[in-house]
Order: sequence, then structure tokens, then C-alpha cells
Amino acid sequence: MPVISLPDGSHRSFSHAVTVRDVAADIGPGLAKAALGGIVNGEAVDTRFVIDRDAELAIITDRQPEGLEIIRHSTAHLLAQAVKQLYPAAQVTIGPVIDDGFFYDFAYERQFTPEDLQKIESRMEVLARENLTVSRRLMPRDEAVEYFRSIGEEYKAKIIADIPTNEVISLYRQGDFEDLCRGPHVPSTGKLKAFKLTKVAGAYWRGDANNEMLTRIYGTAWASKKDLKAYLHRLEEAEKRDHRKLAKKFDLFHIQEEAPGMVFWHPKGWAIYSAVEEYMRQCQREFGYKEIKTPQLVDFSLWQKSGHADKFDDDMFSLNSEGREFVIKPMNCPCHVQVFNQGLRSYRDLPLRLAEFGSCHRNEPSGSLHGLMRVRGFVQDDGHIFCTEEQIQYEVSKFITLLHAVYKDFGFEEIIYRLSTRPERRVGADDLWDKAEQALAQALDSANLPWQELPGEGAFYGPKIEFSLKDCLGRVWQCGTIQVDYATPGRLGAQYVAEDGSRQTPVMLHRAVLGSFERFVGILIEHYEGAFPAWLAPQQVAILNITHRQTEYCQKLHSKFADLRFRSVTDLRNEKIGFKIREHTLQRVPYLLVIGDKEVERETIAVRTRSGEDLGSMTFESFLDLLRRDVVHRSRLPICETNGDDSH
RNA sequence: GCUCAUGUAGCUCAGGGGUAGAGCACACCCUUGGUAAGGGUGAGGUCGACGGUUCAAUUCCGUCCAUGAGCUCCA
Repeated sequence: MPVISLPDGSHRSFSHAVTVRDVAADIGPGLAKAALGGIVNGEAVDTRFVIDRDAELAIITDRQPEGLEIIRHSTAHLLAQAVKQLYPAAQVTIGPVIDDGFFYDFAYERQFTPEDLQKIESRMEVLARENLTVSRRLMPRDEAVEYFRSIGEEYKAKIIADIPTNEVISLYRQGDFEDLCRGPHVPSTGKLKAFKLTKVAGAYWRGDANNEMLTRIYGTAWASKKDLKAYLHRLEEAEKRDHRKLAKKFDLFHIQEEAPGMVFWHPKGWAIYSAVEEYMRQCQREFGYKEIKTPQLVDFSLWQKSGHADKFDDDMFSLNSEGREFVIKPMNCPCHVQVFNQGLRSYRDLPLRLAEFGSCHRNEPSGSLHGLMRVRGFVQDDGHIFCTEEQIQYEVSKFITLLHAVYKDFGFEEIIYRLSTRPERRVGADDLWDKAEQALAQALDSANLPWQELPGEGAFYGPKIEFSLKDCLGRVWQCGTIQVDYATPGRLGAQYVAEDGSRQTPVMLHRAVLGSFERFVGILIEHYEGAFPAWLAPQQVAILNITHRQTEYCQKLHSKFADLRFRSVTDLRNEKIGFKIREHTLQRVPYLLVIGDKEVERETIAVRTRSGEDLGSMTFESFLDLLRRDVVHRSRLPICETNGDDSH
């Protein structure tokens, strides 16, 4: 006689065992129809799950995230069923739910094509319309291995073979298709109403590049057609922001065949880049860094000493000269240790913070290159702090303060913190790793920041904190990092004289706020969709004349802005004012200055913003005031205190 | 690096075994116009590169390069 407790605190008693569906029907026929599954005592189950004792139950419909997950998972099964019907020789492997959808990997004699996708999707629609009942049965593991092997599903058999022997496996059947699955699933395929296959791709079996490549089909599924449409619209919006497209539209940079993965910056793109660099230079100076510059080409032996050659030999560009092998530096830290090593260092010099906008090259795999986001030639806002063990935590905390200030100035408020710990391939003793990992964790905890651990994801020389920011579309970008390194200074012979006169090896902290300038500018382009705030805008002001009579006045204004280090541009073409306004608005210039006879006569300027707002006529000085205020606020809204930014 | 797709004018794209087309941009001319596209004329292409098939290849086939979507990797 089970008593079922519902989420609203109510109870329902039954005289016999009931299914989730029975309970839903008892509450109401609408709910019975909408039920996709249930959560019984915290565990997600099918609507046919039988409850024979007292339990807590929540009915899942497509309104809960769990319901959406069931829909997506079941749609993956629907996909597999359609594929098996159309291509019987294809073997099923795995088909998990992912953000916004699902995928399913198949082993087949060839890769599926976009045309196949069309056919498969049509078949899925037919199967959904047939409203096939989805049923579940159990089977002992060994029997399941045999079963799947007998129907020619070798991959499934291998997957099950990895499950402990004594476990019981659940199988789900819909029509002629049966798949291994933990579930839960929708009660019947008719519940799947809003899905779309999005792309085909190759994917390695078990995610290992040494294994054969399977053919993967991605899809998306939603509770309603409306949600599906909204999702597809969201994709379109993201595509509009693609920095590679905007780069063409706004003439920011280009990349061409002769230099794959390397950027040709155009004047406007470089203006943005320069503004970011100048800003970082100032920030770092305020936080006690000394800027340096080190060589691009360094003998291979230094990379052997540092340990990089062992792990990244294939990924470094190198060249020969007079019988010596040089490496184009893939990173700056060994060079920074060389600067530290000049002269005899004292504990009084510590912490020594060296920073470099270091130009690096890495031979990234051709298939991973992606606009500014993944390049072979890039510049890091790199810095290394040489300090004692006692100073680590303070330095990490101070760095986090710097990072927070910078991200805020760029308009990023939400930050995600991750601590990556020791990987399998590493240098340095385990007790040093213990200390380093603890120091980072403590710095995060003492700043009261929420963080998650990524075991095994650290650099080969030390653990790291990774700082990721969320852009306006909610996409996460890992940018900043700080890493504790007990190994490299020792390997490269860094020492200082301690208070007691003994020689000690300093600890080195590797850190970057933006990561790579290239990538960060790419993120900014997408975040702002090219409508940069005034402090970053490549062109801050466009000066437009109505007729040639105002040419001289416009040029005078232009040079005044230049003298004051503002970025202005004139448009003195023989075009109508409406045309010029349209062009510069589309180019996202924050302020358009319209100059006609009236303005010349009264020595004023008519100001219009890129959002179409008419700010009216004003003197040059009052506009300058407005522009200065806009620039000083950077991307912070509302305006708030900065960390020492106003010190000069 | 692996799989699939793509590569035609500066940009966005159409076309197709007989050496190519549109819109925008560009040049010149007319127009001097007050807040999101004034009009006319013209120039512009080794159809990604190299091979093969063919009387003939930008089109079909192969190799390579680059790009795109994923996978793998990312000091």
C-alpha cells in the first residue's frame, strides 16, 4: 500500500503497486499525457517504472530540464533507429546528450554525408509519427555481451564488456530497434516533435586519436517547435558575430594561405589591438611589473634544459644556422629566467615581477586553426613572478585583483575559476606538487571565490588556476591563468641569496590575464559585435561635411583630435549626408560629427551617435568633455572605482 | 594530424565539357544635396595550385594547399 509524496508536499495512497504514469493519471489526465518520466527518491525513471512501496515522486514533463534531457536522449535513439533502417550495415556506438542537443556515433564503411542527413531526418519524422511504444527490459551483463555480438553490434558488445560482470543491463526497444541504455526514455516516439539534425563529423572511437574514426551525427531537440526555432535563431545570431566575418566587414585583419594561422592586422584592427596593449601596459606598471623584451630565436639547448623539448618537440618551429638549431620561441618563461639570472639576486629583490608582450609561435595542428581564436603566431600578455614560497599566496591574490579589474574594464562581469592539478606527464617531486596545488587553492578560498578542480589538467611543470569569462551570449572563454612552478627555475639555474646568506631557488609564477592578444581581440569583436566602446573603437569620431565649403573646418577639427590622441576620421567625399551617416553608422563609429555652414559659422559641431541619437549642436570643448568621459569609463557600466587607475 | 564539406571579380554569391555572370564596392562624369542608400558611364577574373582524361577542362578524375564544421591536441 504505497504512499506517494509529491513535491508540493501532498500525499497520495494506493492500494497496490503503481507506475509513475498511474500516479500522473491519478493527478490529472493532462499530466498523464505530458509525463515523460519521473524522479523516484532522487532517481530518474521511466513512466512505466513500478512503485511498490512508499516513495517520493516528481513527475517529469518537458517543462523540467530533466524532461528536456529525456527528449534529447530519446531523439538520439530515434536517430539510431532511422540509421539502422536505412543503413543496416552501420553499427551503433554511443549517443549522449550534449548542450542543446545530442549526437550519435556510428561505425560504417563510409562517412555519412549531408545528403544522408536529409534522408535520416525524414525517416526519424516518420518513426516519430508512428508513435512507437518504448519498452525496457533487463538482461545480465554476459548475456547482453553475447546478445549484441550475435546481432553484429561489436561496438555495443565492447561497451557492455567494460561494465562489471555482476551488473544487470537495461535495454530499450522501440519497434525494430533495441539499444543498450540506462534511460530513462520517453514512453513513446510520438513525444518527439521538435528536432533537427545539424551536422556530420568524424569522431574517434573512445575519443582516442589512435583509434579508428567513426561517423558522428549531431542533432538538436526541444520540447516544442517554438523552442527549436528560437535555438536556430540563436545560432544565426552567434554566426552574425563571427569575428572572421566582422573582420572583413570592418576591415580589421586578414589571414591568407601563405601564412596559415598568422594574422595580417589592418590599421583598424591594429588600433583595437594597440588600445588593448597600451591599457595592459599601464595596468601592469601599476601592479609592480617591470616590462622586458626577449629574443624570438633561442638555441634548442635552452628548450631541452627547460623541459619543453621533451614534450613539445614536434610543435615548435625550428631552423638551422651555421650548424646550430634554433627554436622560434613558443613561450617566454625560459627567456625570463635568463633575465632573472643576470647578476646576483638577493631575497630583497623578491618578488621580482617581469612582464613581456611576448611574440610566440607554435606549430598548432592545421585542423585546429580558427580565425584569431587559434593561431600559430600570437602575443601573450605574459609575466613571471619570481618569489619565495611564503610570497606565493599573496602574489596569487594580488594577481587575481589585477585580473578582476581588467575583466571589468573590458565589460566582463562573470568569471569562472578552475584549478588544474598534476598531469601524468610531469616534472618535479610530488611533495612540491602538493605544496603548489595547496597554495593555489588557498588563494582562491581566501578570496572567497567558487572554483572547481580539473584533475590531471595542469601544465607539466606545475598546477594552474584558469580564469574563464562569459561573453554576452553566455559563451565561456578561458583567458587568464596563473601557474605555480617549482621546477623550471631550478632546471635553469635560477638562484638568490637568502637572508642567512645561503643560495636558494626561487619559485616562479607564470601568469597571463588576457592569454593571447589575438584571441582576446577576437573575443572582444564577438562580444561587442564590432560596436566597440569608445576607448577601444578604432575610429572614435567621424567628421562629415555637408558640402565642400566646410572641408577646411573639418580638417581643422580632425587635426585637433589627432593632437589630443583621439582617433578621428574625415569623410569629405562628394556624397549626400544621409549616405555618409549610413556608412559610418554601419561601421559602428561611436560619434558622427555633421558639419554644415551653420556649424562653421557658429564654430560648433552637430553630434549624432551610432545608435541614431541626435545630441544636438555643441562646442568642440563640450564634445571633447563628453568623449573624454566616455573613454575614461571604459566598458564599465555603471561607472565604478578602479584599482589605482586614477593614480596619474 | 584525422573525417567530411568548400574554394568563381575587392566582398556576398549564381553558373556550368566549347576560355564566364549579378548585386554591392571601385574609377570617371553629372549632381553641392542638413541626419541610414541621388543619377549615368566604365574598368575589373590563369574560375585555389599542380597533374590526368578529352579535339576541347573553370566544369570530370587524382594529388596538394587553404578555409569551414567536428574529432584529437593546446607549454
